[in-house]
Amino acid sequence: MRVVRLLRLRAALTLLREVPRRLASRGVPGSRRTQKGSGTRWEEEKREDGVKWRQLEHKGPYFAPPYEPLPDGVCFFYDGKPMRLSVKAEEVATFYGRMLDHEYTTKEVFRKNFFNDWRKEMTVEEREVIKSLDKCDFTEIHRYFVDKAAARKVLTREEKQKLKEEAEKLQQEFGYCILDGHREKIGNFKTEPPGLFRGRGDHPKMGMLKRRVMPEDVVINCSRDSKIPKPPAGHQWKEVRSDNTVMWLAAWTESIQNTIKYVMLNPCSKLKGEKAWQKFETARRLRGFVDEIRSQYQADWKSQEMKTRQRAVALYFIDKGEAADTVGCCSLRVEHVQLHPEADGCQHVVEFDFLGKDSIRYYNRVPVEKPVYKNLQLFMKNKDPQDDLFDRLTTTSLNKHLHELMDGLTAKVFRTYNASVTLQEQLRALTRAEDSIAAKILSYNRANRAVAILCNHQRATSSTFEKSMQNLQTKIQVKKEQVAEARAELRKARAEHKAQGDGKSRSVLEKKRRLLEKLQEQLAWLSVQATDKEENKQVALNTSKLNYLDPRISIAWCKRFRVPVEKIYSKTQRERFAWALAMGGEDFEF
DNA sequence: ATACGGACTTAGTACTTATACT
DNA sequence: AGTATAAGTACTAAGTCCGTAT
Repeated sequence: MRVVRLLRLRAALTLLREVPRRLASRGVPGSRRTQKGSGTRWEEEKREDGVKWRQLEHKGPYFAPPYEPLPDGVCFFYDGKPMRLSVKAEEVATFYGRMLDHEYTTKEVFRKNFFNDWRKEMTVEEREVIKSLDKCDFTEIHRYFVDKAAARKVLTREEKQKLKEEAEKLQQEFGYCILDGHREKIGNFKTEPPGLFRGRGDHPKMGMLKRRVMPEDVVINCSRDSKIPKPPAGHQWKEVRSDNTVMWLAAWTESIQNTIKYVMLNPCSKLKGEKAWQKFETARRLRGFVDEIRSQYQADWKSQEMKTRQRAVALYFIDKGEAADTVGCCSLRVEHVQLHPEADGCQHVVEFDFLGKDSIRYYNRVPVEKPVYKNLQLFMKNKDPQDDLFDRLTTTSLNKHLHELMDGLTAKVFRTYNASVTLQEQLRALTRAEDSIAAKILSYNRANRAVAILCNHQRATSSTFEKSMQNLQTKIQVKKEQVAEARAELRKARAEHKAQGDGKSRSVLEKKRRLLEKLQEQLAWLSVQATDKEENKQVALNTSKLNYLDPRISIAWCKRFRVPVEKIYSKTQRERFAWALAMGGEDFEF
């Protein structure tokens, strides 16, 4: 169902993309001089290559609060009998107990991993008794946490205010650092609390215990001459170092996959902003190379060398957005594609069906050029379903090739480029200057949506969707009736004025006219909302908005069409894109 | 050549806060 | 004032890509 819908939207998008592209003029790629200067924050002197800061000072991460044992009245039962657990075992039991109503706890892998790790936390005696998860009864524990959550909801205004102030105090103390003399916001200043690992898709490690992070696990990164953060009383840092070629302030190794987690700056920080800007400048630079690159890989479809052919087809997929990246593309297996000589009235159709990032399904049927089709037939010949489609291709060799085509070019750049170009084209095609603000916003969201569909950014239909749609429809109905009523009254007032011809009846007439206008406007806005909502059901806009769309495109559009930028970007989004807002640029072209 | 680890970006969902409604 | 819903933010898993070790 969802797939079919997305397919339809994709088809529509493909049509829209055929709109002839107006040749855009723009400044020197990558040049800062092309932007309007504004204030000092984005225009400080450059650091030498690879150096991220000269001064870095912070308080270290804020640690998750220690475990609070359950009150006496809350008990765990084994095989129907109450059982008092040791603190360590109890803590892990609460991780499971609070998830009891979650689907995870029905999954065999999750249960097995949890039980296995839980037993490691038990005392010898406990391990002797607790041998089967099926005999464990966590319901009291579960109820305890449900009640606790409910209690939080009904706090008085004052109590809530107090909690808010405490959070704010914490944010002020731990949530900022000093970087090269500027106070910058940190992204994640709290260590991740212990709990049960929730992998996405059918992750083999789901349910495993994610250990509590201790100061002894944490490496601190700060400048030598800064105030070195103090570890919590009675504890030590694993290490304190001063590496100004990296952006992280603290790091630790997590216990599930043995990978490093970092404390980094918030996206609104100058450093992150500069990186994002740089990213978009690289993508803009691709504009000047993309025609050449395309004709080159098309020529390579007929190369003598198998490796070159595979690379050329892979690159075509990356460019077309059928694969997000080199890794995804290079690891495409025979079982992920199906070839149809003819489908949906098109020739040479490739059907993709595979799980991408976060186990999100990518399904698409696309007509491809004949040589691509022929090549795929060749690549699939005499292979098992599990074999690599591009067996002669590695991520390293493909990326190396990309670097030769353009400095700084990677597969990711194509995504950014295609997303931003699509937004710009769509905005051009959809926006009408004479439209109301509401209609313009709908156009913007549609353009954004086109990109999100292109990038396969999906979301689960919210459980309350049907209900809230119903509510909206009811509102529209009510508004329609109000409009009808206002129209009738206007008619009456007009007749009255015609008969009387006096000032009083004229002012009544004016008032009725204004009322009708206002109601019609409200109705228009409501129906725009309804359309937007329906189209947005299973498409997530934020990922592309935050990561792939050059904000300068949106800002220029807002200025050109007199749409307040707050209608497009929320407060934090405006902070994240402060660098772009500072540049102004009504006539920015990507 | 390949594997692996480190650093940084991207991703969907869970949770919180603001706003609309009664 | 209290509640329902929408909007916005926080969280953390899962990617990419690079450099280095094997």
